[in-house]
Amino acid sequence: MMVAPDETRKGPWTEQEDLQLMCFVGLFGDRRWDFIAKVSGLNRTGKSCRLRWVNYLHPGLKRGRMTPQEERLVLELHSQWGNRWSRIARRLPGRTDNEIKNYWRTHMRKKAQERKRALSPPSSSSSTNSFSPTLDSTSGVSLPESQIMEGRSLHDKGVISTTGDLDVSGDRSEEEVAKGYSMDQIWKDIALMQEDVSSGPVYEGGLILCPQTPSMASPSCWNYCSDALWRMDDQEDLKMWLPTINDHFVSNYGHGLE
DNA sequence: AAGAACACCAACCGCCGTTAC
DNA sequence: GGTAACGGCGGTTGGTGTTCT
Repeated sequence: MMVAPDETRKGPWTEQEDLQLMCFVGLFGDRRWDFIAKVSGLNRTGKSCRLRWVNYLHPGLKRGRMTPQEERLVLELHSQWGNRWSRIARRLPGRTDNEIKNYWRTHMRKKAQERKRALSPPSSSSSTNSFSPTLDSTSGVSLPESQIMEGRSLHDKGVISTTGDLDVSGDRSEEEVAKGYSMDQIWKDIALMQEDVSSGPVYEGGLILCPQTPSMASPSCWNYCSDALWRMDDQEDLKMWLPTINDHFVSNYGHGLE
C-alpha cells in the first residue's frame, strides 16, 4: 500500500496496521502515542493510534452486547455522573467509554421514541414535544438537566478536587454511591464475570504479537521497557534499530495480509 | 426477494487539562 | 511564568449489519 510520506492515513484500520500497532505498543507501552505513531511507520496520528488501541486492540476488552447487569450499572452511574463516559467505563471492566457512549446513545434514542409515542396522541401534533436528552426514563429515574450540568461542571471546574487527586476522592464517593444504590449484587455479578478475564495474562496480546520480545509479556515489563526507552534520544537512536524491528515484523507477520 | 428502517460500531474532530521545555 | 506539544475526553458522524415491512 503506497501512501505519500507526509500524508496521514484516515479511515478504517487494516489488519496489518493493527498488528503493527500492537507490536509497537508492546514495545513502548500505551503512552506517548505521537511517538509510537512516528516510529511505527503507521501514517496515523497519535490520537488515532491511541483510539484504536483503547477501543479495539487493548487486551481484556469485552466483546458483544452489554449484560443486563452492565446495563443497569451504566444507567445508575449515568444518573449520578451524567456523560462522564470514561469515568463510567472505569467501573465496567472491559468496556470502553466509546462503547458505553454508543450504547447510551442507542438506548436513549430508543427511549426517546418510546416516550414520544406515549406522550403524543396521534391527533395532537405539538411541535414542542421535543425530547429532553437528560431524561432517564428507565425505571422512572428522572434527571433534571441541572443535575447533570451541575455534576459535570463540578468535575470540569475541578471543584471536587483541584489537586490532581480527583480519582481518589472520586473513587471514595463512587463507593458511597454504590452503597447508596444497593449495587453490591451488581458488583458481585460483575466481579464474577471478570474472573475469566483477570485469571489470564492481561497483556497476552503483547506476548503473542512480539515474539522477539517475550520478556515484555507483563505490564510491569512494559513499564520497565517504557522507562528505559523513554530515556533514549528519541528519533536518532531509534532509527538505528527500528528498521530491524520492522523487517522482523514484516518477515513474521507481513505475509498474506494484503 | 427487495427496499426501508433501525441498531450498532468504529473512527474523527474539537476542546480542555496536563506536562515538558 | 509562558508556551507548545501531547494525551484524554466527550460529541458527532458515517458505514455496515440486522430486522422489519
